[in-house]
Amino acid sequence: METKIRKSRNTRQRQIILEELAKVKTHPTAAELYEIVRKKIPNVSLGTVYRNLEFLSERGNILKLDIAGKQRRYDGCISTHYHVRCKKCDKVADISLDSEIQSDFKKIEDKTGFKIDGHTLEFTGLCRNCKQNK
Amino acid sequence: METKIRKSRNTRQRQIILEELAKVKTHPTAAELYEIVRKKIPNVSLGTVYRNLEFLSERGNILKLDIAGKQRRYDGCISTHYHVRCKKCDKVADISLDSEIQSDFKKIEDKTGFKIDGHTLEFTGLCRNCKQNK
DNA sequence: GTAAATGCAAATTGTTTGCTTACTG
DNA sequence: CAGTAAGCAAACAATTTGCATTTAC
Repeated sequence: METKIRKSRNTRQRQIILEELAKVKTHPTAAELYEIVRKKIPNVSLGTVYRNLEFLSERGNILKLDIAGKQRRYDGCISTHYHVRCKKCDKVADISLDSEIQSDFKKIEDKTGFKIDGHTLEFTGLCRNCKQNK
Repeated sequence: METKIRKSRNTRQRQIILEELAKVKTHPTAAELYEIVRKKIPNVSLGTVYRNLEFLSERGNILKLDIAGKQRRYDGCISTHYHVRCKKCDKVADISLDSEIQSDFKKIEDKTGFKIDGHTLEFTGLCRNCKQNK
């Protein structure tokens, strides 16, 4: 039941990955972030990017977005917010929404027997660009 | 702008895939459904299952659940409802919830410029079983 | 008869892992 | 210096695709 204590090190790679993810407003895939990080550390490896994204999300520093179908995306902003995803170009944008969803937790726990600890809400549609070219 | 008209055929495979998916209350992955369908059509191929699930979801007969991270799941029930997913065993259950989310569509369209056509809401946590063995 | 759909296998894509070397604390 | 993390490449897993054959209409 005890939390595993892990001695972690602050490597240049880890720092830059976190930094760069925080900078971008988009929600990059591992490969996209890899390209960004490569500009600072040319010989960084994709594996390192994956490993650090996993590490950082476990640690709660970033968010792993398992919502979009094809590829996983990552979000440097960890406060509660929701997403809109374009079905055509797959881009993801943030939205804030003061909804009553939080208060439904208890209701759902009672109904389902689950211990609820989070939720994701995703709207889908076509973004400004894609709805024109459609 | 015209809808592409597609001549489709009612193959035994397609029928059974649709039927069996409608029967199960779970939200099977392609591989799981493949095993189920194999009981009726022993030499069906996994590729056919994938192709038909794609076809049927494009046609609106079933739902493709792109919500869970690891593997895609499919849902035979297409009326609006939401999901709870266990983070440990990855099982997905339905919940009904009369929420105000629908009414937020317009608001989001205005704010984001997206043309919204759907949404998914997923709660995550531990199911009855997993929360004990944890 | 024709073209849509199947079965099979190979190809792709995204992600993880094993292992040796490098570097943080 | 101890052991975490990097780099690289190979392995894996899920899904897609190419092609010859079958089958629905």
